[in-house]
Amino acid sequence: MDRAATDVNRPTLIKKQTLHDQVADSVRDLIIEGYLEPGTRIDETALVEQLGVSRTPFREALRTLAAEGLVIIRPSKGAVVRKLSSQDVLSMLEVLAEIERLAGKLTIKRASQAELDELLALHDEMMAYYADRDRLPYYKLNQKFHSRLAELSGNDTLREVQSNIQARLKRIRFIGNRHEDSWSGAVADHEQMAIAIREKDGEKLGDVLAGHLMATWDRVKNTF
Amino acid sequence: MDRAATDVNRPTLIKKQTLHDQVADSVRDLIIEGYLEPGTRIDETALVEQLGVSRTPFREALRTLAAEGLVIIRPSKGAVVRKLSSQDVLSMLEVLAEIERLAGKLTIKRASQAELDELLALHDEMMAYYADRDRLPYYKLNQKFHSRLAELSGNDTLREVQSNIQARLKRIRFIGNRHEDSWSGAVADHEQMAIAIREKDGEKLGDVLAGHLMATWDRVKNTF
DNA sequence: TATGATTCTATTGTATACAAAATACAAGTA
DNA sequence: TACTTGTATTTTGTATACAATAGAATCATA
Repeated sequence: MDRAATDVNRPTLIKKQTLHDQVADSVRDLIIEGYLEPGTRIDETALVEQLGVSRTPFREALRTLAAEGLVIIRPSKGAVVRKLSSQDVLSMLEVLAEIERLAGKLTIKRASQAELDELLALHDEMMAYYADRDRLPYYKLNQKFHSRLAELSGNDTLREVQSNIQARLKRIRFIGNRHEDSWSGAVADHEQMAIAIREKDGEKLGDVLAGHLMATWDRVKNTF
Repeated sequence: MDRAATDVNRPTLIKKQTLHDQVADSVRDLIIEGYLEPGTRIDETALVEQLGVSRTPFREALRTLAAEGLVIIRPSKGAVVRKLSSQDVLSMLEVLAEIERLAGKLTIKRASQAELDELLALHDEMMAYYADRDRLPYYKLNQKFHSRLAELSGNDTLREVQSNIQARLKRIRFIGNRHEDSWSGAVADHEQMAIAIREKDGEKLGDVLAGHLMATWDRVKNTF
C-alpha cells in the first residue's frame, strides 16, 4: 500500500525494484486504467506471457492486489478483477469522506504556510484547466490535490487508507465528472476549499471535503 | 484484508482454504500474538520448515501480510516484522477514532433493535468480567464489541479498514490496559457507549468511541 | 433429446531447482 | 589496528516441473 512513498524516498538512479513489485504496478495500472474490466477473469498464462515473467512473481503480485482490494482470488478458480457494487462505492465514499474531513482538519493544524500555499497553487492550476474545460489535466491535478492534502496531514495511516480507497474508486470518479453541470458543482466545492485554506479554517475545510465526496455519490449513483 | 468475513460466510466443514491463506493466517497470528517480535527478521527457511510448507505459498503469504502492513519486505534482504513508532500508533489511533465515530453514527441509524441488544449484551458480559478483574476475556470481548459495531454499521469498507488497523494495533492495545486505573477509565467509556446505544444517540456514541480511542493514546504513548 | 456419468483438457496450486544477490569471513595491505 | 579486497556461504529471487482440481467435452443410457 505504501509503495508510492518508499519509491520516492529512494534515489531515482538506483531503482531497486523486485520483479513482483513491477508486476503489481503494471497490473494495478491495467486495472485502474480500465484495460482489465471489472468482473473479467485474469488470465494468468496470457498476462504472464505478455509481461514476460514467470508465474511465480506474477502470482505474488496478485496476492498484493488482492490484499489491496483490487482483485478477488477464488481458490482453484482463478482471480477476477473486483467489480464494485453500488453498495461498495457508497461504503467507500462514506469512509473517504470522513478520512478527508480529518485530513482537512489536520492539515490546517499541522502544515506550514509554504505547504498551504502549495495546495493553493495546485488549486489555481486546476481552475485554469477548468476555464479551458480541459478535462484530463484537471482530473489529474484533482487527484494530486487530494493526495497532497492527505500527505500534509502528517498522518501516514490516513495517507495510506486514502490512497488505497482512491485507487479502488479511480475509474468511477472519472465517470462522475463527465457531465458539465456536475463538474461545475465540483469546481464550486473546490473554491470553497481554497477559501477555507486561506482562512486556515480546518473545520470548514473538513466539512467541504466531506460534502464534496458525498456529492460524488449523487453524481455516480445512477450509473449502476 | 477481508479475510474475517469470507471465512465466516463459508460453512465451517468445507474449509476450502488454499495453503498460502492458511500460512498467512498462521504467520499473522504469530505476529499479533507476539511470538514474532517487531523488528525481527522473518527467517524464511526456518518458518517454512516449522510450518511444513514450501517456500512458494509462504512467500505469497508474506506479500499479503506486507500489503496489510504487518511486515516490511526489503528487496533482497528479507522481510521483517513491522515495528511501530509512536508516530505510527498515533496516526492509526487518529484514523481509527474517526472510523469508529462513523461506525457509531451509522450503526445507530441502520441497525435493528435486536442488533443493538446484541451489542448491549456484549457490553454486559464485558462488565461482568471487569467486576472479576478477569482481563483476558474482557479484552477479547472488547475486541468483539468494536468489531461487531463496525459490522453493524452496514459499511463494508469501514469494517475492513477497522479490522486492519485493529490487527496492527492489537499487541499495543493490550499493553494499554495493563494498569488498573486506565482500565477503569476504559470501562467508564464503555458505560457511556451503552447509554448512548440505549438512547439511540448516534452522535453521542460516535463521540464516546472517538474519545475512547484517543484516550488509548494517552495510555500507551509513554511506553515508547 | 435430455440427462448423467466419465474421461479429457486446461488451469491452478505447490514444490523444487537454479540464478542472483547480499552478507560474513578471511587474508592481505597500509 | 584499521581498512580494503576478494572469496565462500547463506539467503533471496525467479523459473520450471509436477500434482491436484475444476470445467469442458464425450459418450452412454433412458
